[in-house]
Amino acid sequence: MNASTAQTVNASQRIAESMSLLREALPIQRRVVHAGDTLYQAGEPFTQLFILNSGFVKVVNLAADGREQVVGLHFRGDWLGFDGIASGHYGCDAIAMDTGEVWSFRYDALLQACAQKPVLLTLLHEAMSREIGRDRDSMLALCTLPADARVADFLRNWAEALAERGLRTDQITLRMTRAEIGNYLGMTLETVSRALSRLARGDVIRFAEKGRREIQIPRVEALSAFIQGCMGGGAANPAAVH
Amino acid sequence: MNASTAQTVNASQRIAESMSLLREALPIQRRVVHAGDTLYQAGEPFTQLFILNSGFVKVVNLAADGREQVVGLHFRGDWLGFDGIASGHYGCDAIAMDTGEVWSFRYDALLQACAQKPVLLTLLHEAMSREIGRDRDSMLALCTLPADARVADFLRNWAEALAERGLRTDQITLRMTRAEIGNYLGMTLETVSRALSRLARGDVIRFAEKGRREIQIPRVEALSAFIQGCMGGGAANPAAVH
DNA sequence: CGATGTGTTGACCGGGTTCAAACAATGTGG
DNA sequence: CCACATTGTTTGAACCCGGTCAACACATCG
Repeated sequence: MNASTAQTVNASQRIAESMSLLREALPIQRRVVHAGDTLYQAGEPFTQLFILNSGFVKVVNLAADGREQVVGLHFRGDWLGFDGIASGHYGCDAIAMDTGEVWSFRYDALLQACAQKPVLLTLLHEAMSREIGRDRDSMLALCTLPADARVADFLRNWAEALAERGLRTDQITLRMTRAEIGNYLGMTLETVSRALSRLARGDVIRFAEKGRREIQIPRVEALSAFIQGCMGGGAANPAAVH
Repeated sequence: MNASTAQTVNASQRIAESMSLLREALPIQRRVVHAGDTLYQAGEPFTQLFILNSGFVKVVNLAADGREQVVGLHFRGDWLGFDGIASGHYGCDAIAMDTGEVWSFRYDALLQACAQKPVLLTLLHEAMSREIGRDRDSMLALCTLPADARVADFLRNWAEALAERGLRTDQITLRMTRAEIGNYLGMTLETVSRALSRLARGDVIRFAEKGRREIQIPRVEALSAFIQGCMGGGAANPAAVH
């Protein structure tokens, strides 16, 4: 077992242990959600934090003038609702993209439980810290990668998220439309479609026989190589064989 | 006194009270930094959190392949170092852009102090929450605003940051080069320069007599109007008189 | 079946990058 | 003090990536 696999196992175990810790320490409300359901909405008074036990959720930030932007994608083990702590109101909409189970609990109850079990506080802080780090990585990608590389980076992050949770990474089912992916990545749906086509043409990804939402990733490293090839390098070949 | 001013005073007081609370509850290390000094670097073991007592700091995220990106700008009262909590290592470089005083303290010491004074924990969580909210607003701006509007938004945010700290907002001194601003906003230095020129041509901003780093903002609302004018509207006039 | 939502691909255009030149501000050493 | 180098800023001109508009392909579903 290599280091990467070991880390994968650790991440998966970390999530499982975090969730059982929470379950034991707190009164937790469970809710089954389906695609389109909202966990919370911008402007609602903040009282609860959320953790995904299963499923897949997008977080949408909405500007006063109507501009809206998918600013986060979340999977099993991810916390949601942090943005409400400071202002007392949630700052974004959280919308389920698939059937799943959401756990929620009162923030004040969590703080009380943390006084008894300091490890809970560690979990909370680590989750917030990871969120900050992810957001910064998103900004880096948005600002420094061309469109094709951004799509490749998106797929790689998705595959890594699955890997961390012990799921197979060679086949992923995008539960987002091209338009949603484009919004998340700061480009149009046409550009997403073209980027995916180019990735497929270079055999970095493959489309499953049925439907264009299922994507096979034979080698995740190929995605990284493609990203490098998109940039200054010029050496590597970003599927440039027309 | 209008609501906006009241909120401004509250924010300024909040910062001052936060800092005295911390100073009383914790052994705090103070350090005077000058432009170019690093508070911490990516990869260093995480032990401390930082708060700016004065000065101005940028946070730079560095990718493995060399891409780098300014992902945060911080002023008095802002916390730094959150990204190190989860992984045990700082994820970015924090670099002073101006002379200032940085307070730092051990994270474990803070947690111990939080057990005695729960209000400290509230401060910590609010700071992390605000950071997450700011990052998401940055993503929204990066993805949905054209270059000129992004520059205007940048100036507006800067002015608001000053206002929150009780400083005058009609004149700001950018301590960043056009290249640094461009990196932060995901555009080239030439585009930043042109955007500022257009803003000045539309009298939304004015350059101080000496040097192009000092910018006067007669009316902050004009920046918001300019941003609106840049977008779909077409109604409002984004300084379009050639 | 048509209707609707989604995805792909082409042609064209425009905002922003790239390349280049000139200018401004600030130092540095003779 | 001036000559000169260095760094930052502005502006122009050409190019190109990605957006826009449009047409078509496909799937699902009533």
